[in-house]
Amino acid sequence: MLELRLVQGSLLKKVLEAVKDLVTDANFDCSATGFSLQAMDSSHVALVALLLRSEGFEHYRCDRNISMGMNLNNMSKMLKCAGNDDIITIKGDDGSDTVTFMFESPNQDKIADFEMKLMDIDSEHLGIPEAEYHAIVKMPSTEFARICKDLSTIGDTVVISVTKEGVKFSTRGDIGTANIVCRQNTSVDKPEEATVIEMKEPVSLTFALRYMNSFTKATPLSTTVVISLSPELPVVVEYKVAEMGYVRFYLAPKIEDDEVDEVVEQPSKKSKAQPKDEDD
Amino acid sequence: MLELRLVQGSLLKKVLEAVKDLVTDANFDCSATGFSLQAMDSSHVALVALLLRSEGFEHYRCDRNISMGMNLNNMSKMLKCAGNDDIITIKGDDGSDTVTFMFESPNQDKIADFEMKLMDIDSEHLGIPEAEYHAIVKMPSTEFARICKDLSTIGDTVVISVTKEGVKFSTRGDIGTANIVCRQNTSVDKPEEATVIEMKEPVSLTFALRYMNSFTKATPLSTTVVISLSPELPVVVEYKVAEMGYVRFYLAPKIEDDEVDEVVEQPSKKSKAQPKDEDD
DNA sequence: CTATACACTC
DNA sequence: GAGTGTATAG
Repeated sequence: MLELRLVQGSLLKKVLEAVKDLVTDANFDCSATGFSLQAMDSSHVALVALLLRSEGFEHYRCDRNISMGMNLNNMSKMLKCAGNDDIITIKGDDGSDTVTFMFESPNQDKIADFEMKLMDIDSEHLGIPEAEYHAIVKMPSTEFARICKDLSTIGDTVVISVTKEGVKFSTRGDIGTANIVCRQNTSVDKPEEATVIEMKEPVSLTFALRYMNSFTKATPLSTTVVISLSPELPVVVEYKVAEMGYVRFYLAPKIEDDEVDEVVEQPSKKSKAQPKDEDD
Repeated sequence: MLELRLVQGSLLKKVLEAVKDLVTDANFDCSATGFSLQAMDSSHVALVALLLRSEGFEHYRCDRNISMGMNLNNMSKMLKCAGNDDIITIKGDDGSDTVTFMFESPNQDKIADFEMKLMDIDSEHLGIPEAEYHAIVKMPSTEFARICKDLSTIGDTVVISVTKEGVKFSTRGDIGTANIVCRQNTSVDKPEEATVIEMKEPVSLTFALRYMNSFTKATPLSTTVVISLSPELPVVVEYKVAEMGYVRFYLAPKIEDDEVDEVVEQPSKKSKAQPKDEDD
């Protein structure tokens, strides 16, 4: 038996908007720890990891670990039927092949329940090893989204270079080149407007902008984004989910040597990594 | 000779937005009582009835009953040329095969007149018999619109069930099922936010969501909608036009017995009905 | 947060 | 015409 009551239902709506473009089907894993998901994108290049910790729910009952395969598009359709300040409850029964989403309006006048068929999805649950990162950049999520969108009008890939002074996003395309430098800047009015760079060593890596732009669908989840970089390792783009956990996107860097044009995206290494701070 | 001056011209604009998706051509009937229209939708499934009472006009002159056939799309095009706070005057001459719409800006700085060709439309003026309804639901029009829109992402038909406790909207589709229950609720800040159920007997009827969603185009006309239901009778979905009358939509229920899948929409009964309260 | 309006796109 | 996103007002 499973019953997860989330007062701030809009968080779940935003989580689905954040991942459904990248992943079509996925298993949601429910345990005492929380509600989580891990999946590769359909072209098997990027990886999404979601965690909503049990403490973040108003009521969290999960009698035993359970994995529920869902079509994220269909799930998103149903969640769109919830109001933004509705309370969302996820219900499941152990034997059942369905999951129920219940939406309660704040004043309790409207109660909706949506039942969705589950699906069998075989997912290799990938272990994501811990890793030390050469550089960790925290910046406003809207700024990062704007940069990725702007650069993708010029080129297909972005080179992210971090030095003590700042982080540089560069691209090159038919019509020209672009470089956007964000200086470290902690003296801002609000902490969420700060750009903070934690750097052990300079690092410069190349990524496909197409995926970066998918990742920025998570922008509404958090005012800030944390980007963790190390040579040879997949970048981690993390959006915190308020008081509950995170959505993390992993993407392997492109092999940059010898000016290889348009390498087909591929996970250049099997190694996956995880930002050092477990959360928050 | 015909001259109808409507100070709140935006009402006429909204009326046309409300019905033009459903009905392409229709006769407007003008009499001492008011300005009215009655027409089946193009697929002959739903019926629209409009009444704007003469008392609602600042000036109302109609020497003798007249029926003017108009293409609602063209009429809507012309009305879109009126400002939202323009005064609209409808003018016609007995012999003429045109109608003139005059738009006056509030400060009288701008006066426009649009002349539109009339058309010959043979319409059986359907008598709509009075009827007693088992249940009459009044609810916020935006909420009803939201429910119809949400449910149509899941299924094609909606089952509307009324009990003393509330009204339930249900659907079923490939990806799952949905039920939305709105409780009777009169203790709200504003009367237009109330959900009020007048019920003689419980009732449960099935309708095509496609038409319901067309009906909700009338939402801007009124903050509330009144839904009148009886077994075997067409549902009446009514939007009041402030101080003037109403737009009513009639739709026959689908035959629900034996789990008939996807019955082609058809007026299951010739009987049409009319909500008990003549207006207000 | 909702609603409205407007612009833009398909 | 419908939907999307944005902006802004309540």
